[in-house]
Amino acid sequence: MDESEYLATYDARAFACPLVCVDGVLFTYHEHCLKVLLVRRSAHPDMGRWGLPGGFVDIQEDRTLEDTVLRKLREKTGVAPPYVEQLFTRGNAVRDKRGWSVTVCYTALIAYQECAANIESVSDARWVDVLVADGMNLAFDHREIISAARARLRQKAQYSIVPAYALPEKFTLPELQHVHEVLIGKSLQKKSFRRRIEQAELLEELAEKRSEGGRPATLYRMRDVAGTYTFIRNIGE
Amino acid sequence: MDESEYLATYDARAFACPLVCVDGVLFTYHEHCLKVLLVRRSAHPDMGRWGLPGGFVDIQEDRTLEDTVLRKLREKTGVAPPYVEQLFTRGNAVRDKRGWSVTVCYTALIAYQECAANIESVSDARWVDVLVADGMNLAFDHREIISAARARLRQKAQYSIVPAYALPEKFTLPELQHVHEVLIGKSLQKKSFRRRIEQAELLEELAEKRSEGGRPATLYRMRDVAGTYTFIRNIGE
DNA sequence: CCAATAGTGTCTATCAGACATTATCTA
DNA sequence: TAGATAATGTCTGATAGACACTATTGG
Repeated sequence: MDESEYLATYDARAFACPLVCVDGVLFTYHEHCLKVLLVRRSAHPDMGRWGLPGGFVDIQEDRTLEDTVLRKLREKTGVAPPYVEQLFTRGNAVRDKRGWSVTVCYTALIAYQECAANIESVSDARWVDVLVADGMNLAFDHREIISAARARLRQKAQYSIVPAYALPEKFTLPELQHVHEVLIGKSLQKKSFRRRIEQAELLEELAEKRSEGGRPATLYRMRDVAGTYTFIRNIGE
Repeated sequence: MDESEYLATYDARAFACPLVCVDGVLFTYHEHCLKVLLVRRSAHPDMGRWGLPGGFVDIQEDRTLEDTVLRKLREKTGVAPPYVEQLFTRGNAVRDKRGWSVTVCYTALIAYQECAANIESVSDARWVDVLVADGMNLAFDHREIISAARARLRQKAQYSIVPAYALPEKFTLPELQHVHEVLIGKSLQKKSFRRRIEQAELLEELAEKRSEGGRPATLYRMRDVAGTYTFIRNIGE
């Protein structure tokens, strides 16, 4: 039998295969806290519980796994987040009561304002403080997945400015520093923080300033390279 | 309908699902080169081509995805590698001619001696220099997967001593340094290399030495913590 | 003026890079 | 002794930490 014959007669359903779904851990920064997007499950299993936005791959609709996670996030937020990165994949016989299941997990970041209107208008999706989420009884293994996403993002806060994607397009350095501080879990030296960002030329200084009770802070915007830049030395250790 | 009713009547095959397989990128270090384990495909599709060890998840046999990759690697090498880490997951409609497919990829490291006998005894598995593999026409998207695994391992060589898992239990510092040099693609200062490993107390110095034409080199063994330790500053930048 | 927040100056500590020097083996 | 490889000494440079200082706003 040659390959074309083999393919013509191949039946993908002949062998039992795991269920394949995708989950998105979408973070934002709002009111000095890191928040994660949770949705209330409207179907079995774990109906009524809160969990991560996600669902099965639709092999008709989606061309890639990224398509799936973007589709799921857009359903809840109305937009595509500016930062989406694969976290890891978990697959085992027990995580889903329906049977052997695999979930490909993504970490995503977005500005709060970018989708606040969409989320406030629906009752089945909510921003939840990560500290609160950590104490909730979430669906499946979603609590562990959120923990792992936070841990990874914490690492990134030490050697990149990826967390800037959790802020609006224009932001101040003290704001960005505070996002990093919340992620890392300790306060940072503002001098060190500014110095490395300036030296790597990661941000574009804007003419505008923003006042917050004291001296107005300069607004910045990320340069194109900023999302992929990694420092050779960690901050906050 | 309550959850138990739902689960009792749930049919996992009712919805078309991607094929789920696992691929392992097993590296070793031998004769001053980084090698990757390739196997010759004995079945369609891409029959006859070389590719990564891997295959479908067996939902009867495997409890987790790690079980699957370990099973596949053991089939080819006879042993379980001391280092296995998930790399990423690729899933799309086109990578496998049989249809929408997802592959969960793992990077693994092992000492050459650990499985040389097993691999030499079979003709369908072979260690291939990564530079050679990069020029081969491999099955599926396996060439890209190997590239990504190398890139990730290269990063790890800069801030950890994970590459030590590609060596036997006992090894010398110049040996380890050379593995890092091959991965990073440039020579390193031996003083810098030794200094950071000594300071972090990652290795246990053994009484034995090994001679290689000049002054004998001290043998070392990894401490338990050494595999997870990360330096706060990169080497070789 | 004071309080608050933004931003700078400058010293120190740590650690990688560079490279000369010493140590220990074999032929 | 010469050649080879292992290991150390020591200086320099880059960059994070610490913290005092100045700058710019509102009240």
